[in-house]
Amino acid sequence: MKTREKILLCSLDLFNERGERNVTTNHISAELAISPGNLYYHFRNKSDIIYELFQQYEQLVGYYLTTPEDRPLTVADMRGYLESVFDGLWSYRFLHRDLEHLLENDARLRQDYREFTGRCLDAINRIFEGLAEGGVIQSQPEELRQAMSLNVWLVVTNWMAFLKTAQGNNRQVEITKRQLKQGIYQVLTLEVPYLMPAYRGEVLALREQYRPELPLTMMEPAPA
Amino acid sequence: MKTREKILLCSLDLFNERGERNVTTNHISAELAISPGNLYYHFRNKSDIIYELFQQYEQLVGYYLTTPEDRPLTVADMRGYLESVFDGLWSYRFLHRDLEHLLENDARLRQDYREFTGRCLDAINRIFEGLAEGGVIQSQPEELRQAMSLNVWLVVTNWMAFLKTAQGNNRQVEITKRQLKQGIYQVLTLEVPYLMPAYRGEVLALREQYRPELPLTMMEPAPA
DNA sequence: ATTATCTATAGATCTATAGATAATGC
DNA sequence: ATTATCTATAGATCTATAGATAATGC
Repeated sequence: MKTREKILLCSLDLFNERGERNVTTNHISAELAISPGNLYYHFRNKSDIIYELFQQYEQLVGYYLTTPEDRPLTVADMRGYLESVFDGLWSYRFLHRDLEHLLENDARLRQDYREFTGRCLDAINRIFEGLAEGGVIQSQPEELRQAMSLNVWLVVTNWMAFLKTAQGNNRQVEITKRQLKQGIYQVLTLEVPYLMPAYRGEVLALREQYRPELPLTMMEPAPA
Repeated sequence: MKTREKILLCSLDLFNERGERNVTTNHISAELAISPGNLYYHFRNKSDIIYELFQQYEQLVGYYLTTPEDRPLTVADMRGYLESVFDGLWSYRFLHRDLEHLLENDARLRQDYREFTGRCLDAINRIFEGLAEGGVIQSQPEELRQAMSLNVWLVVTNWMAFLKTAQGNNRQVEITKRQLKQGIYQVLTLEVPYLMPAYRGEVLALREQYRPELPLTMMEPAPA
């Protein structure tokens, strides 16, 4: 593998594990056992590495969120969207963590991310339309549907942050991919009141599969 | 005013305006025109300043979220909760921005924030119960209500971050308090399907007052 | 006497580059 | 010849403290 590729992979790993803020170019080169100078030969700076990782993420999620033009959507489709989007979120989870700071320092990223958000919201909107056509959920007025899509986006993109902060005392508690996917439970909660009778049972059963194991007991004060 | 108080106020201002990450103890002392040594005489480090600001925030929100024991809740109560919570969020908006990093580096804060989240979720839950008793929204099974409360929490605490990232190209665009309160529109969107006919019109009218002016056009690519 | 403040600085990073050297591709 | 890599380092911060000095409260 080319050094350039290695730098990207290693950076992604370190960013995801420790957070972008806690990973310097020194850490990356040390982890790869190359010199800092070598890293700077391949990338102008840390921002450039991040920007390239973002582009990968953007492409991945864009691919996941394409909707078929020729047919309505099924419950299985919906599940597929949720599973794959949370997979993508997991793989690039560092991005949504220090996002504000990243955007602050990179105009390209700021612009691209804004457009990315717009495309994702449109896609969520189309998915709701498709599910309504497929008889899974009630059809809603455009205005309400857009506000719902935005709520879905907020829940999806911030579930990880919630888990981290609500997690136990231990600093080193790693969130698992399985826990991340419990966000699907929360997203489906948003749909519950709109489910059509014919599919209500099926979707509720699907939702149950993602129910968090330790619901709100994790909020209790630590044992003395 | 005592220097200690000044340090807290000035830190809060700078953190809110520039983000905690971009504000060092040097910046704070420079802004106050005191020596760094003096700042360290009053606070052991930056974490201690942040912790004290968090405690103020915790107390403020705790006060806002108390529920009356002796009567059900009205639409006016609900509006009051939303307005005051978003006010608090505004005053200490830096906290939810770099939260993960703050928690990572301060065990006290980590523990306190976890319990704070638990209390807030309980309060939201009680508010939903109160509104159901008051005939404003349908009563829901405990499980659904808890999941709904968590979604409310996610929308409330992350609306600010969304605004920042979705905001225009300019790095210096400051979010206004008014825009922050458009988050109320999103929270009320969560309640729409559960509204009882008797209050449906009233709540929908309330919601309209918070509708964002520039809905999704802000997502469009920048003009060429 | 105690409390508050300042000056000066050590020590720890981090970023990013210059310049030398090694490896590779014609 | 070009591409890749390393060594060494300048310059910029930031944190946190030691030690001196000033201000205040009995």
